Amino acid sequence: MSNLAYWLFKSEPSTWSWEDQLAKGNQGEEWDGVRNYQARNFMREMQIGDRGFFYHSQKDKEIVGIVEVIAEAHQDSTTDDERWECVDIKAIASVPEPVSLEMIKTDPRLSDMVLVKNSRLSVQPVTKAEWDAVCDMGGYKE
DNA sequence: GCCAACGTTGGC
DNA sequence: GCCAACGTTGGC
Repeated sequence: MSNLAYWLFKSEPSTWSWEDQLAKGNQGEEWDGVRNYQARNFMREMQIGDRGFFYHSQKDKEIVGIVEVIAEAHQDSTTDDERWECVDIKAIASVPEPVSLEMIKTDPRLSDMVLVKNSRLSVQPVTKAEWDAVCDMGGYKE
């Protein structure tokens, strides 16, 4: 039994938005469509109960929600290619005050966030310190 | 809409 | 196994 880890899931809202995720409720949804080895490898590391941020890329560029991993990595149902796996996640809560990329870039505590350093990676790890800082900025309490 | 950064593909 | 060409992502 290891400690829960923290992650960030990035999505372009016109493809899959936080509202879409919320609508799925506790049933959740698989995080399919990832075709990047680094992102896939992070999903393989995930365990049930891990927490994640849900980030809207492109137009909004802000962290809008909190999710939980509810199924470990399995075959991505949108392809027969066995290289691609994904986890399932469900929405836990909306972030009361969404945390924008601009705010993240401005905060010295978050200067090493992958979101800042590697903006193209769609699934990425978040440290406990970063998690706490963003939750604090967003007015989210467990 | 542009383009920098990055990942992937395929020819050699 | 290298690397040029190409495609995609996402911030601006």
